[in-house]
Amino acid sequence: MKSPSSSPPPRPTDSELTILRILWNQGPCSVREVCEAMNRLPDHQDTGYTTALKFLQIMHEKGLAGRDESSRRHLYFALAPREEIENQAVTRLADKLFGGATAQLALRALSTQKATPEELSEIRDLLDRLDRETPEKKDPS
Amino acid sequence: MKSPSSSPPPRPTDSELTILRILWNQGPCSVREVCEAMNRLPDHQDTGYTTALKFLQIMHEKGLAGRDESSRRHLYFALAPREEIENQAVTRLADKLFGGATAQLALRALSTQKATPEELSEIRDLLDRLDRETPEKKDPS
DNA sequence: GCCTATCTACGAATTTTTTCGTTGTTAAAC
DNA sequence: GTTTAACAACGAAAAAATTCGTAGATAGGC
Repeated sequence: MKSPSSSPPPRPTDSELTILRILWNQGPCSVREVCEAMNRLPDHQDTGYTTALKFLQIMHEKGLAGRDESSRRHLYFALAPREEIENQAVTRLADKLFGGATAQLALRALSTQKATPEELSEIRDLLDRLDRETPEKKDPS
Repeated sequence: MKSPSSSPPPRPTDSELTILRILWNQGPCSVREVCEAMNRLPDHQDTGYTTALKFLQIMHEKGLAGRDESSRRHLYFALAPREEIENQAVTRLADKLFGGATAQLALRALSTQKATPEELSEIRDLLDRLDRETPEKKDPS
C-alpha cells in the first residue's frame, strides 16, 4: 500500500510508461489484458504474464496505478496524470538532447517522419497561438 | 577494443546520451572535462571522476566514442552520428507516448514551453516544406 | 633523486530494472 | 466432491546501469 498524500509519483521507468499508455488508452484492465496489449506492440519481445503482473503491482505500490480488487480479477487503472507524465518525459528528452530546447525537439520530431495534413495544421494553429502569446518585443521605431 | 565494422552502435543509455551531447558540443574532451561538464548540468547530482572515466571507457568499448591516446591525457570524442542518435531517441519516445505519432510529440513539445520567435519561424518553414512534400490528395472535384 | 598531482585501468559493489518460478487461492467445470 | 484453469502474491534470480575504491603508471616540481 501507499500512503495517500505522499510525494508526487516517481518518474516511471520505460516499461511503466508503456503500460501507462495502455491504461490511459484502454481504461481499467486486468493483468491479462495489459499483458496481451504489450505483446501486441510492435518491436516488443514477449512479456510473460507474471512479469506484467509484477509491473502492475509495482506501479500500484508507487502510486502510478490504482487497483480495483472488488472482483477476483483485479483491474488496474492509471493514476498518474497523463499530460503531466507526458510533459515530464518530453522535457526530459529535450534536456538530454537539446539542453532543454523543446522547440528543437519539436523540429526534430517533425523532420523525422511525415505527419498527416491534419496534424500539420494543428501544429500551425498552435504556432499562431504561441505567436500571439509571445509578442515580439521588436524595436518599435 | 571493438572490431571496426561490426553491428551498428548500440542504443546509448541515458548517461551515455548526456555524455554524447557534451562530446558533440565540445569536441574531443579529456575525462576531466567531460566530468566537469556533467557536473555543470542543471539537476545533475555530482558524478565522480572515476565514474565519468568508466562511462567513457564503456562508450569506447561499445563504439560510441573514439579515443585519442597519443598523449597521457586521453581525449574522447563522439563516434555515434548525432542526427541518427537524436532521431532514434525521438522516435523511441514518440513510440512510447504516442504510438509512434511524432507529430503529436512535436505538438506536446511546443506546448510545454515557449520557444523563441526564431525557433517558431523555423518550425513554420519546416511545416511549409512538409506541406509541399505531402500534397493533399483531396477530392479534386 | 623523491614527492605529489594527475591520470588510466580494473574489478567489484551497488542500485535499478526486469524477468520468472513457485505457492496458495478461488471459482467454475465436470 | 474432485479436478482444472485462471489468478494474485511473493521472493528470488538475472540483467542492466551506475558508482567507486584501489593499484599502478607517468610527469612535473622541488
